[in-house]
Amino acid sequence: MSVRLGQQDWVDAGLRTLAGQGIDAVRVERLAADLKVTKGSFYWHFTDRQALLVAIVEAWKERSTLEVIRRVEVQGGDDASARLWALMEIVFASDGRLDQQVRAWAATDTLVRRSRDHIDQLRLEYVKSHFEQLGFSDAEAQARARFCYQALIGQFALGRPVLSQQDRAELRLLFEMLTRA
Amino acid sequence: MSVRLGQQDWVDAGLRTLAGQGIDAVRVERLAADLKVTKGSFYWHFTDRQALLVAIVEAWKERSTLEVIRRVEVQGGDDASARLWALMEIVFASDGRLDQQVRAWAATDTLVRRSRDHIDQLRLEYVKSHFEQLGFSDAEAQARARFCYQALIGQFALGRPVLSQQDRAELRLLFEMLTRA
DNA sequence: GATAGTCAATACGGTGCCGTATGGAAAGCC
DNA sequence: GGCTTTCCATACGGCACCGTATTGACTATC
Repeated sequence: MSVRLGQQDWVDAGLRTLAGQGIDAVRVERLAADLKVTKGSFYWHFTDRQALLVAIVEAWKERSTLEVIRRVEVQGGDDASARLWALMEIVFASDGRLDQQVRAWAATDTLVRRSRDHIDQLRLEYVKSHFEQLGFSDAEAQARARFCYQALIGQFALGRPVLSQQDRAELRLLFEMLTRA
Repeated sequence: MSVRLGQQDWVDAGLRTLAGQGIDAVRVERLAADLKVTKGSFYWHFTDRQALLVAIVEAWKERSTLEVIRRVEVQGGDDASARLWALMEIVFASDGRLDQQVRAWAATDTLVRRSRDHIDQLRLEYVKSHFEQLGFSDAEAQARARFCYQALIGQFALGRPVLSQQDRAELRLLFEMLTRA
């Protein structure tokens, strides 16, 4: 709770609101109320609301993917199979609300749509690389990566918050189905 | 283009806007402009905006699932395998924008969240029944149905409009993976 | 301690939307 | 033809939000 705010504080607040209530709830005066200031502060840090929205998308791009990949590279094991399992365990247990709201937002904003497409491409390539290392052909790896990724995004959209014990067992089944020749 | 409007016309217009731009774009005065009338008409058919929103969720519940099941029962073949493939071909080629926006909406509306959960349960049971008929155990059928369903919802969220030829090939791969013991 | 730079509060006009009140037009009924 | 019912137009007050202008307060620098 520092006394003065920076751009980052507004972006963080925006990301929180976006994740919980969608992009339309991201309003200058509401964020100001959340941050216990007035919008006089906001218009010091940003030219207008649109500038904040752009910064929010950029922040999502930065954080949504790179951080996960970094964690997997550290936490994951040696072989591709272990790393893929580590990846699935991490992402399927993560909070997908921000991701979901960004996707809903993309329906009305071409800039967001482009960012989403770009991020999806990145993530898919990353997942696909694991299947390729497991010996699958390009087409097979592509298909399996897509199903794996779609199942993840689908889980986000279903609104299941966390992984229960049963969910973990089902996830293991999914992993085995995907990695079986 | 009948001269007079009924509740259904407003609900249809609402569903269109919801699918394309999200629930927040579903505003009384905008729909009135779309329908070439004034909101004087709206408040004849509905007590307030909330009443329209409730009607929209109900319409989604009605149409989103029952119609598909009906089509599959007619169009699908005799055995469970053929019917499952028919189901997948139909739903993976369908427009998922409405479904996606309903899910985003569910984040801020408990009524919508309950409806979504209910529909998801219904659909999952329906898919699961096919895997059970294919001889899978309860747990196996549950897991495979969920994976299949999540992959569908995930595809909706990815914003892919239609099935390309390559997509169809990948979908066939998914089907075979899911139905293989 | 004066000065410049940084951040926030206040006040304002403008816009889009909600819901209401009221009047009017068209269609069905007697 | 009157009368009622159904549907729509118009006009209004209120609210939430946007962006601007202006002033105030705090911090750093010299």
